[in-house]
Amino acid sequence: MKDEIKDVCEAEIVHEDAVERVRALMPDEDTLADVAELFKVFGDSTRTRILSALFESELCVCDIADLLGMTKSAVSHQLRILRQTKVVKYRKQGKEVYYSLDDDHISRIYKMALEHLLEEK
Amino acid sequence: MKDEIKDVCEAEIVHEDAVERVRALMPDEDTLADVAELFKVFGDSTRTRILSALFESELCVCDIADLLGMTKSAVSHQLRILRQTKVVKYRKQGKEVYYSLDDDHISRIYKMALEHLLEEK
DNA sequence: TAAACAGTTGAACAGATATTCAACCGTTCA
DNA sequence: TGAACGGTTGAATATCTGTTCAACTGTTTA
Repeated sequence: MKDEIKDVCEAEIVHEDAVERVRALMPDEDTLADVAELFKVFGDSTRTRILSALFESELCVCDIADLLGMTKSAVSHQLRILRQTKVVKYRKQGKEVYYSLDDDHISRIYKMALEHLLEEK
Repeated sequence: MKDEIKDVCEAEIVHEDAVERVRALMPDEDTLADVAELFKVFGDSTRTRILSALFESELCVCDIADLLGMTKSAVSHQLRILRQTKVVKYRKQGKEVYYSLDDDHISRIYKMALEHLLEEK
């Protein structure tokens, strides 16, 4: 209260040995930011619903909108995010655009989380 | 423009066969919401940094705050979220509270995402 | 007892984000 | 050609979320 001491703990207080050991083992800031960014893409129920649908079959935007009971616009906005993060790929055929899962790793991470949740009832 | 047609596609337009097949295969709404909720927890770089630290060692709040260069308050708020979602557990010892990873599945999902990112350089 | 410290908490603020709405582009088909 | 349709996009809005700040609890120790 009297001086400018920050609310983080100072060197003499923390368990310096443990902290330094962990600091050396942790992945760098950028990698962890990427991990967070990847998970953020899955961290929205609209997107997970889209992914769970594409997990089963290739679909056009109208199909997905119907399946989710949402507007094409809302779906398209989310598909843009999934496109940008290379989670889905697409092909155009006439007026329609067909979407499907891009990466196999992605499917595995998704399946793993699903199994984890189903396991704990 | 002239009548109240919603922006979702109607039955005759969509690929009804594919849509119905996928609808039957998709997990229910609640499960998918849980999946999204689980991923959302990892979808923040502060929380992934905390997890990557706890992945290596049990630590007290001060340790984590020092490691991340953040205030104890900010860290504590995030730890509350990780506690509520059963991602971390804690034990009290005197004035200090020691946190560690709760679930083994969680570690595996985290590791999997990390490997996925490191693989694609 | 009181001071010091580890940690938590609620309110407030700022930045991020999902959906809506309207306008738009490109393709098909009459 | 132009109407109809699938799909995209930008702006606006409402909601959510992370950090800060200040106040607080509980434990240790002098």
